[in-house]
Amino acid sequence: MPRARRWLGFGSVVGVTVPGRHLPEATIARLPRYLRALTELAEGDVATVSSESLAEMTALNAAKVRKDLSYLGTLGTRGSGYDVAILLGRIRAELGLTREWPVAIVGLGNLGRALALYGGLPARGFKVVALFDQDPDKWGEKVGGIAVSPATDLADIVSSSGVEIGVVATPASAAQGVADRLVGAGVTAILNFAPLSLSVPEGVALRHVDLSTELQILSFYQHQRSRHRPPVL
Amino acid sequence: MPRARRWLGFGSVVGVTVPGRHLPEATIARLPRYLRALTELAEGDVATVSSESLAEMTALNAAKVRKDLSYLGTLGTRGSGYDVAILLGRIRAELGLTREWPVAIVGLGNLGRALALYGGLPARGFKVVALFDQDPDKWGEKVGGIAVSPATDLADIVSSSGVEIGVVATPASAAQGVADRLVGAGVTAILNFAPLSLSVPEGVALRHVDLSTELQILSFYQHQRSRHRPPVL
DNA sequence: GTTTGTGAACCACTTCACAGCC
DNA sequence: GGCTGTGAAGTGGTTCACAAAC
Repeated sequence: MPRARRWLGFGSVVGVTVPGRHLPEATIARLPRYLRALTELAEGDVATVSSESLAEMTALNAAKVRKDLSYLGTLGTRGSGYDVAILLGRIRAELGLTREWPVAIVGLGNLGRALALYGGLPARGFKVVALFDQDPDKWGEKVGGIAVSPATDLADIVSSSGVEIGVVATPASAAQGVADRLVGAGVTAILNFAPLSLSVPEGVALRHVDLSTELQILSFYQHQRSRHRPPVL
Repeated sequence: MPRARRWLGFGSVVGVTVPGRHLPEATIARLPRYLRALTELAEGDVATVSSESLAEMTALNAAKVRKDLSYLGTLGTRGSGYDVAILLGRIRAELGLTREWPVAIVGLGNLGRALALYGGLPARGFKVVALFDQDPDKWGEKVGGIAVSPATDLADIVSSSGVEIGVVATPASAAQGVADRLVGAGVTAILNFAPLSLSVPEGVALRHVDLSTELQILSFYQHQRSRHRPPVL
């Protein structure tokens, strides 16, 4: 089996101040949590924060916070903690949130609609610029100010509008076809809400959010609780 | 720091055929994927399946599939594979899906509504039995056949209807209060869609789904791609 | 021949614990 | 004295590779 190696990143290319490279995936997945906490602190005009209190806000532990942040460089000050504004900027930069990302949503059922109308996206630098559905009744309808287009126009619109991130909110049966079309149109990151495992070419980033899966995991712990000892998580 | 130990489960209590205990958490989180694949196979009247093809369907690898399934007991047959029906039953049982779980959803904004109307839940044994919102305009309104109740009635309704799993779909500002009330009413598993880290007493299972977080992770990889080498995931 | 089940090796991530700096 | 940054130790999870079973 080929087993493509994941990340491979490393230090800077000649003199750019990119510090400790190869962020562990687990760390990457936590950066948004730090971001949230820091945003809150910044809004409350808190100037500095210790790893201890950041840990509390994010429900992590201080050692993990320090280790994670140390991958981004030497950002703290011993004795006093981290400067909120600096850390915020550094994490934003690391996550690529200094620019706006145009996003396309495919599938305007209840979920797709909810996503299209979700105010948290624009607030965080994601701009929904295109909506698609295969149902002719929906074409032209505006959701959150954006008109719904036929799924057949996906390739044209996506490539012309520079969308690189696609959200799949179709039923399972349509999802793989949609993913293929998104990839064909140049999308290189997909967030999948359909209840199946999509397959995408290597090089396309893929994340999967599934309500039923989450509930089933909770169900496991509930069930466990009733059988043996109280679990946690 | 106390650091409560997680799971602690072990073998059977006197002669019951509970095989290899202490499922790794990572395995638990994958059981729903196997379940999905097996359900599909069963619907197509496929009688047996190899770890290899199950791996393909779930986008995992065969070794992981076998290791995971081996925790559930000796379910396969060397030379021919796994019996779909048996495996399906075993995973359902492990996940506690042989009963129906009543679920309450708190917060009927766009997302809460979408969740309440999502057909995938009843299909998988989760029954939405109560809806709550703090907006008086919504009280009495029926969503998916269930009337929306005032959030103040939460404790009464939840405890009387036997809800053990709660879904938080409120804005961030209300979420912690809602979680506290759910826990107070006896809920021991919470699925949180609000964009903040909830804190719950030890012993309450908690999972967090956050759209913005997912997009930010994708943003990281996109950004990375533009800076260095093509990543994957 | 095919495919499972599983020790052993490997790797990623977490936590500890303390030196180093403010 | 307080708090970060980080090697080292510990833990959990994945992959390998092969003997055992059909």
